Amino acid sequence: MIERKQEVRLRPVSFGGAMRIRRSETIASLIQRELEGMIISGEIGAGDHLNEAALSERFEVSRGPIREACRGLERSGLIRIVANHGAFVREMNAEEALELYDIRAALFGLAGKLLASRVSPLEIRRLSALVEEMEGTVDTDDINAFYPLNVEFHTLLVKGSENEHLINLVPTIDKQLHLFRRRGLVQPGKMRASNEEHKAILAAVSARDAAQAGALMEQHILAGKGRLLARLAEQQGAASGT
Amino acid sequence: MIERKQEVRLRPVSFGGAMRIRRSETIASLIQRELEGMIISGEIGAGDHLNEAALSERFEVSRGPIREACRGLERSGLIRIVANHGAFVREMNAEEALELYDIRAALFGLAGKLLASRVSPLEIRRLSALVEEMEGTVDTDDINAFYPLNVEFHTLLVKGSENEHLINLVPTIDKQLHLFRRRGLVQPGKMRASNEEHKAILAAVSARDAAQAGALMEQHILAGKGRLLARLAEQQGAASGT
DNA sequence: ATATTCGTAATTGTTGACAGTGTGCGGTCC
DNA sequence: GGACCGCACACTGTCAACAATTACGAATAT
Repeated sequence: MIERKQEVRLRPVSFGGAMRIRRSETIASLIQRELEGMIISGEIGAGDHLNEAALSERFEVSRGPIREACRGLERSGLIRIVANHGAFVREMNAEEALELYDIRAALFGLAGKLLASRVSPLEIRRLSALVEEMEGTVDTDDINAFYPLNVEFHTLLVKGSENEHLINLVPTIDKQLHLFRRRGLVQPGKMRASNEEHKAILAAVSARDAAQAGALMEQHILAGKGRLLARLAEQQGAASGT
Repeated sequence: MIERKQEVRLRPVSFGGAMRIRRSETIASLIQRELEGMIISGEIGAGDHLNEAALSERFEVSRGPIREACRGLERSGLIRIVANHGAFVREMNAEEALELYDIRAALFGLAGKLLASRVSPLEIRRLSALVEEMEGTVDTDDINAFYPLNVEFHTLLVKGSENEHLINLVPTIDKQLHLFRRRGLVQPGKMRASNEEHKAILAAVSARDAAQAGALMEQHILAGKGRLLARLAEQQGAASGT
């Protein structure tokens, strides 16, 4: 009997082994994060069916934690669960993505208002530094450097709102948008225009002009929606033209 | 052994029995809705611990479905789950409620813009009818009649946006706000003012003035936030004065 | 040949038992 | 008397087996 216990200790490490170390996190939550990464990265494609038994075997855990992880993933909007049919990676069409852009714009507008009304000198300095860094990447047309800075800038803007619910909600929307397009829609040619908008936002925030900051941030996101629309029209035109 | 199987068949009906009839819905989802009702109605109070074993016994199901229902409830923001400690009905303080009001206002602003840009004559008629009905309840100062009409009016405004994500998101926020205050914050004396705002919104929507409709709907919610703030200040004043 | 039905396989839903974690109480040592 | 240690209890986390549902394909009838 004791030997059997040792067998358990020696069983293939994977997730079961990780749990021996830190019990503060549950296996289900670890798997949830793992699956989330696989979905965001595209390793599991849109519409794919998540087979509980297969995942259970892959992660070397029973189906219980898998099921709980899926329920959590449904919360993020990354999968949808149909009774007696299981979990499917959500398919995001253009229409849905445009809807999410509208919501994202409204939330960023709110973030802008809140941020401008309570921004600290430190935050202004950090935002300024990011805008300057981005300006450098614009000059060298280095979109791979621009992208993470852009994400950090936006994250900082939302965090600065100090509205915890907003800070939680925005990434949820963002993850869902990632389902539609892998990478951001910042095209090489649009980097300069984008950073000009950043400068305007920074100016309004620094001036503590809540209304202006909110309006600019909303427009900034809607500009992204516009670029998506343009791309879609372009693709459709190219498709029907061929 | 066979007898034991029969025992299972003959066990008290409850949820297990309901499932025999309609298998389209899972036990977990039924329990989730049941628990949601208990939380919203206040039968389970804020901060209360949801004991899995106790619930399992009460609903006469095993702990599996209970756990899944809880994971779903966490999604609605009605409970929070702490590893190795279980599920607790979320405690909503004033600060959090005010945060949610801001988000609700931003989302209603978006709803207003979208609604005004695509409203149909039928929708205008239905909204008008509601405003008129509410006017009647204002005259008789009948808040119990006013309340459901007010809810329906707001629901219709959001549905009219035709943004599915928005239509799903707003009730989630609303449920969380219910955790803070059982009933809406419409006070008897404020019914008339509230319906005046409804009239202005209706006018802007009818005129298909998106910007105006958005601004008015945002203000309408923020007015509710203002009333909450006033009440809180009042209570605090009364408390410190005593 | 096509549509329908039945049976089997695959998959999800549910269960009860077991393992691990956190808490509180009683005993012991200083 | 007070602080610390350990043990027992209650609870959540995980597992493997069983039940129910759905999907697929072959066989049959039209």
